[in-house]
Formats: sequence, C-alpha cells, structure tokens
Amino acid sequence: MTHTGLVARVLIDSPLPQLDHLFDYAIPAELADVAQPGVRVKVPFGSSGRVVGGYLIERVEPATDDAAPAVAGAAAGGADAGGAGAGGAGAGGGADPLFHGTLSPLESVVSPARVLTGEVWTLARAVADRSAGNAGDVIRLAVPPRRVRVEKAWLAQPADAADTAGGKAAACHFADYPAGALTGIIAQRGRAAVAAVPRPVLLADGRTVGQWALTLAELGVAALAAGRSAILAVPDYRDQDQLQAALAQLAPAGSVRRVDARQSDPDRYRDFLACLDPVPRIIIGNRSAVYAPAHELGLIALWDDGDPLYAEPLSPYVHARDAALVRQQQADCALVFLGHARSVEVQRLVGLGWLQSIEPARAQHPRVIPTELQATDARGARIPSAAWGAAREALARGPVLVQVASPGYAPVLACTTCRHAARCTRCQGPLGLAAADAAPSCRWCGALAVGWHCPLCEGTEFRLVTVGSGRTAEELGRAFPGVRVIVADGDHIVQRVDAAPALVIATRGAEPLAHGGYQAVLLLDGERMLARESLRVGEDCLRWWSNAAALAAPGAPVMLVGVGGVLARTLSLWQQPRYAAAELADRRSLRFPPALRAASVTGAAPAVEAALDGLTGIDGVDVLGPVGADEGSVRAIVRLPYAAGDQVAHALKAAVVRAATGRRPAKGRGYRPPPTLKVRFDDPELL
DNA sequence: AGCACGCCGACT
DNA sequence: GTCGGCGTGCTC
Repeated sequence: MTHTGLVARVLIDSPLPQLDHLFDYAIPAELADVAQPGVRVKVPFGSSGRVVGGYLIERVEPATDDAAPAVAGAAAGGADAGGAGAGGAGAGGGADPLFHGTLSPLESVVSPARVLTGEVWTLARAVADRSAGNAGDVIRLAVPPRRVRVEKAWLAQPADAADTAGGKAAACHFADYPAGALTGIIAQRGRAAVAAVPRPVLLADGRTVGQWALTLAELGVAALAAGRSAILAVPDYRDQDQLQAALAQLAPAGSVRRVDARQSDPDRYRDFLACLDPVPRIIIGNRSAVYAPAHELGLIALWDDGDPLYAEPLSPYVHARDAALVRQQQADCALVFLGHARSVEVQRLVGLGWLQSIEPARAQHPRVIPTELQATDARGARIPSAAWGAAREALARGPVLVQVASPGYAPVLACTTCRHAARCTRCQGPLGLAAADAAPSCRWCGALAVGWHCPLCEGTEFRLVTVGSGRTAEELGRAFPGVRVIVADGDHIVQRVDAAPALVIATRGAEPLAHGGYQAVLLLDGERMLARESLRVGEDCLRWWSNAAALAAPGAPVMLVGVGGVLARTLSLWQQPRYAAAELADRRSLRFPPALRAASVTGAAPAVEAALDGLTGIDGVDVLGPVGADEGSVRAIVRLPYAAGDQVAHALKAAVVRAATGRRPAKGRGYRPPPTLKVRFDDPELL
C-alpha cells in the first residue's frame, strides 16, 4: 500500500478518558483527497486492530525531528501524564508529541462531509479541558448522529446561495435602546448583558411574543446584515416558538436554521449540515446550539441565561453560558446575555468589566404592587382583597394570569390529627391529590394510598396542606362565576390565550402568552417558592416573577402576594441587576460560586485522595470533605479561584485518567463495578 | 472498553 | 512437564 507521507491526527470515538487525545495514522494514497480535517473516519485500534470510528482532526507532515523512529516493542516513552501545568492559553490541539512508531494507515473515510469544523473542535477541546472532561463528549453535543440519505443529498447539492439571498432583512433599529448601543455591540464584537424590555408585543402576523424575542431576532438580523452568522439560544421550546415567530417577521426566508433535539433525526442532521454551508445564517436552538458550526460567526446570544435548562445534564456538564463565553473568545464575535432577571454569574462578569451592561433607553417596567397577606385575610386565604379587586377589575377587560407554585390539586397532604406530612408507605414520597375527586397518591411513585394510616398517631384522615393549580382554579372559578378558567402546567401545556376575559392559572415557567398581554397578573405562593432550600431561591424567584410580570399589558397591575423585603422592592423597582450584585457580594463572603468555581470529586476513597493530592500547592484552592457518599464512594468539593481553573482541571483530569488505567477493582463474582473517579465542575446544585 | 502479555495452580 | 487463571497495561 502506498502512503502519502502525510499523517492524519484522529480523535477516537470513545468515552474513555485515557483515549481522549489524538492518535496518528498514515494516510493511504487512495484516501488522500477525501481524508480532510473534519471527516468521520474508521481506524484500526488496539492490539487486535479492530476498527473504531473517529474524526480526522488535522493533517500534518510527519515528524521531522531526528528522534529515533520505532523503538519497537520496548516501553516507548509512555504517556507522561503529570506534565507541568503550563496552563497555556494558546495550544489548540497538538499538545502531545507526535508518535514515532510505525503508523497504521487509516482504514477508511466514512464520507467526505467535513462535519467537525476546526472551530468546533477547538471549542470542544477547550470546553472539555476546563471541566476535566472528554472532547468526544462535547462533540456529541455538537455533531448530531449521521443520516446517510440526508448527507448524500447535502453533498450532492451544497450551499444554495439563493436559499439565503431571497427575502429582505428588516432594518434593525433597536428602538428601545440607546442609539447605537446594540448595533455597536454587533459591529465591534462587544460583550453585553442586556436588560430586555418587559412587555408583550403584537407582531404583524397577529401573534403575540415577548419584546425580548424581537430584540433577540433583531440582534441576529443585524449580524446577518453584516455578513456574519448568529447563534441565538433559548432555554425551551416555548421560547423557541416566540423567537421563530419574531424571526419570521424580520429575517430573510431561508436564513434561519434550528438545531435542537426535538427535531426528527433527519431534520436535525439536515439543519446541522446547512449550518456548515459557507453562507451566514441565523442558528437558533436550545443549550447545545452554542456548539453549532457557523460560517463567520458574528454573534452568540442567550435569552434568560439563569434558566436551569441551560445546565447540560450530560458529561462534562458544561453550562451553555460557559461554553458561550469560551466560544466568544475563540471566535472573537459579539456576545449578548439578554434577560429580565440577571443571573449572579452574568453580574459577576459585568462587575469585572467583561460584560457591558445595557438597559433600555426609557425605564418602562411592569407596575408591580407588593401585597403582604393581611391578618384579616384569614387562614387559608392566599389571596388578599387587593388582589381580588385587581383581578375582578381586570377581568372586565381581558385575561388575568395567576401564577402558582405547584401543579395538581393539593400537592401536600398531612394527617388531620397530628399534622405531620403524609408519606407514601412504599417509598416515603409525599402524598397529594391530583384532582378534587382523586384518591390520595404518592407524587414520587404514583402508588395510591389506600388504607393509609398515620404512623405517628394512627390517624386515617387527610388534611390539605398546600394548594395546587387545580384547587386554585376551583377556588377562583367559584369566586368569579361564569369566567373561563384555563389551567396551564406541565401536564396541560397552553402556549397562548386570546384577549377575551379568562382566569389563567399557571405554574411558574408554564405561563401562556396572552394576546395583547394580561390585564392583571397575580403572583401567588411566593412564600412557598421562597421556602425551597437552595442557595439560589431568591434569584430563581425573582426570575420567575420577572418573566411572569413581563407578560402583563402595559400599565396592568402585577400583584406580588405575601412577599416583602428586598425581593419585593427589587421587583417593583425592576432592579434585578442590583439584587444580583448584592447576591454576588454574599456569595463572595461565603466563598460560594459563582464568586469562585467549585468542582466535586466523587469515587472510591483512595482515588479521591489521590486526586486531591494532585491539587496541593495550587494557589487559592481549598477542599471540603471528603465525606461518604452513596455505596462505598466518597465525595469532596474543591473550591478554586477562576485563575486556577486550567491548573485544577488539568490535575483532576490526570487523576481521572490514572484512576481509569490504574488497578482495576477486583472484578470478582457478583461485585458491582465499583465507583470510578468522577469530576464535575460548576455543578449548579452543588452548594 | 477490548485485548494481549505475564506469572502461579491442577491436569494428560 | 504444560494449559489457563485473570491482574496489569496499552491502544497511533
């Protein structure tokens, strides 16, 4: 077989941390023209030479240095894992020295489609490195599974220029913002935290969307007008629908592509391939959209970055916000975080001067009226008279939104006699009523609680402790006879309601849009939402309330019930950034994220010990634990300054590799595969 | 993950 | 004297 003399550097498709680097292969002459960077390849791998998949990352000249070739069987150098932590910012991929043995040839090139662009590879590598993860895991988010037919069609008919040329781009004036502020961000590739305008707008096609969707669409169109691509990410499909509606008004037909997992596999792959075309596009999608290939990327924008859906549940668990930050630096494009609330993470970057804070030119925010529950409102009544009054008055004009904490009818039951919360006899889950006439059942396992009796006092009667959307609907329906009642929660998804009077009872995050906006918004259950024990409750509640308040028609009252203090003040003055700044100061004094970074290290005690040993001497790092976690494993939490990120991630990755290659746990009879070492950076649930 | 290489118990 | 156990290490 003749070879070209060129070397292909290949990333093997494998989840094993010890294989997360490039392997060198000879390029046979017959593959010379298709073996281009970015193509999928098959290569012989391992002692048996079995064929595995991978991506061709780069083509290089063979090593020119004089190092003695082929040390045959002898221990050839061995991967020296503990390399000095240079923490270099530069080095894209070629960190490991070229292999000097005899190269195996590529076995085949799967297709000439170059699906992994250099830019996405560099991003995947950097994102994996900063979280001690595998580049391959990140690439899985970036490159959808191959669909042969779709790919053939795309290869046969590449970049249809007419595709994007058709249609006019609307002029983007960003009328709500100071002149030039947002156009400047796009033109100068700046970075900004932008406060969205909290009001619904009516589009020319008769649909209502949040003004934020128009702003986001305008940003994308502005990038497109400059001949560059834009990535617009949203947390969920309801937001994506709004954005699509806005883009339909503003963007040239054919310039918009979606990349999200809800599409059928062929559709998803088709849109993904279209992003590879050498034409600027507006790419929209959920958290993984930040990894989409884009021709001449000019902008990455995230709507509502505080939404937990941006936290990637797959290893290496990188938050889309972080991936966007890494990519912005690599691509040197504009970066925008648009939102009503402000996440503490974004506020930190504003404080550093990394992000510029941009607000609408004229303060125009919802009319929020904090309403403490009065003693006169009697026990059980969650709705103060002022809120009743606002609702009654508003119902004469149109729909009223009522935000509640929980779906269902009565999500929590307690024993009538001793008042202790009722728990499932099988799994200890909380018992609740799904509907007024339903039998009590467990909210975790679903088992019906037949013949329940209280383990503490032997009582057999339930008392309804909390109120869900269903019971609120019942209660309000009785109070306003004849008024339409619409329930919107996880089980009953309602996207939009018309302008006719209706009571819309929605759980937080599931609020439908109302044509023309709600005539009043009642934010109930605030007290209960705040009772969740999480470091972020305040921030989360503020985000839920802000997003719901933004659905109100201009001037319509937003009644915040049962909440006072700084949160009520923040919402009514619409000063979310100030709240985030105070929150950040608190986190700083507690040494909690995002004032610094944190990583959890979980696994068998010796492996965790060894991993922590690798961190000694790194400035500013401290360790909590380890403490016993589940099933024979322990967990430690490492806190580190941002500046130590590279070094800590590098050391922990080395420990993960060592744990994976070192002595394998006795695989004797029956014993479960014991816990290997797991590292998770920036887990939002951590503290 | 697979798979090969390598050093200790019961078999023709 | 060998066949074969799976502990250990590597895969361009």
